[in-house]
Amino acid sequence: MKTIDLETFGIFRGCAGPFFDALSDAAHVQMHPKGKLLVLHEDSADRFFIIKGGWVKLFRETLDGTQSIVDVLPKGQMFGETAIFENDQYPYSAEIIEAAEIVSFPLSVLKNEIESNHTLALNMLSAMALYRRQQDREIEHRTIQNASQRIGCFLLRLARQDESGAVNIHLPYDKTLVAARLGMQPETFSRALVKLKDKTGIRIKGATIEMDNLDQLTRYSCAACSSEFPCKDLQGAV
Amino acid sequence: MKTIDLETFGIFRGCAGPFFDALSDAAHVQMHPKGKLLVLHEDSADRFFIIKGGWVKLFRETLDGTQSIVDVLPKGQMFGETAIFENDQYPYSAEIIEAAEIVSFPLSVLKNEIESNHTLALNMLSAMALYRRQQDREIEHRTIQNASQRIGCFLLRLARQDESGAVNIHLPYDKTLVAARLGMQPETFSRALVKLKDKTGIRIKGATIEMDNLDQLTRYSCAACSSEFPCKDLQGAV
DNA sequence: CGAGGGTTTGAAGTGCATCAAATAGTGTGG
DNA sequence: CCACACTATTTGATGCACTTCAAACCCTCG
Repeated sequence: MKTIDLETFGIFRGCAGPFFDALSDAAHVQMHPKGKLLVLHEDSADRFFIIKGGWVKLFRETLDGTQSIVDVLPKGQMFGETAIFENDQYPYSAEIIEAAEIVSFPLSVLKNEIESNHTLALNMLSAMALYRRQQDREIEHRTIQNASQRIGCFLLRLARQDESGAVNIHLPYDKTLVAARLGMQPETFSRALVKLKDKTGIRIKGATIEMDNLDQLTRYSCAACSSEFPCKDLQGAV
Repeated sequence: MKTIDLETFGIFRGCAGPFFDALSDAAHVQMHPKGKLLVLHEDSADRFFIIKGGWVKLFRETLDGTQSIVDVLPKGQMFGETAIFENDQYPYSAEIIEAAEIVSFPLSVLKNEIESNHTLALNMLSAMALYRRQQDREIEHRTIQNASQRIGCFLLRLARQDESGAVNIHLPYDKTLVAARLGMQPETFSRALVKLKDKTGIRIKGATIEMDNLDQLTRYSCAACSSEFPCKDLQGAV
């Protein structure tokens, strides 16, 4: 049963057929409705996941219910696999935020394989290093960027220029969730986005944002960042 | 030339003699004065470091000179080794903040070894996972803890109880640097520490802080954290 | 003793959060 | 296709936490 092309995932590059077979044989594909909690923080972990469609929110929360968003993942992303280094506990909760098709695999297969498969170990090291860069940047941004700059930086990471250099961005999920992802309140997000418009001349139409080029936005947001623009788009397994 | 017992480092556990020999043969030991910049962010990386004595500050900075502290490391810690996953560039600058004895080793030896040494790769994966937990926690704390709670959490990580359960903590470096490490201004640190004293009954005498037990501090700081106290002391390679 | 850095304190400003309410947008059933 | 219910978003008013600027204090070390 081939549910998904595992070889296209960076961390499985160069792995051999038997491993893929073992994974595929134990794969479960399932549709999950919005709001479904896939895994719980500190729960005993036995499977990891790949998102075939939809969106998933990773978060933790305190006893009083305050949430801290770890990340929001689109289709094509993998999550939960790092539990094998975390004492077999998930390091976050995962909630479906848009009806999603999720494939899951046993962590045990991964755990066994990594004991002997050096290529896989090196791939995972690269993935972890990539994630680490993301986290380092995140901490830095929350320290030295203001709300508008963080939004600008978020937009820059979404931006794909067309031939003319113009950019048309559609926010991938709710503004409320973007706000939480960036560590701010929805009200702050709304106001900071207006401020960003005033500062950089971007055009806002609901969830769509346009600009003629990235110069203004880059000048505004990247001023408060230690990385040179373009900061590599740090997409990777979480 | 055996400059340091490499086997005591978690990431080298189980590695073989020839590797240690290769490292030792190429090791440099050097004393560095306070203020010395050991490595520069995004500089081409060719060596990694172990701190035999003294303290080292890891940081990045923006064009206008604003610094973001990545970490402050005591003796026994290793740094710079992750450059092998970062395109051979250091992901931060490193400055000596207290006259330090530093041993350095060629990254090339590590890089070669990791290509074939599976144990080493697995050890590094564990180290990266540990660091990752630290970073995740750091982001969460900066999102949901206030200044006093972050200080309390910092103190808890330094705390070692004696037989009676009482705790006597000596700040390991300048309050100004602790403040920067926690992402706040020195003035804020000073005021927030007073507030923490009022809230928890800790006793402050200069750089020394005492308390009869950890209960009050835990109750105050860990309320705004998704981890259960005691959060494992996440010390590890950076 | 005196210079210099670290630390504290005070006063004022800024940015973000919070609370409250209005508005816009979306999906539902009739 | 409209009215309703519900959610997302925006706007306004206010408060609090942290920053900033300035000055005093304190400690240490030559």
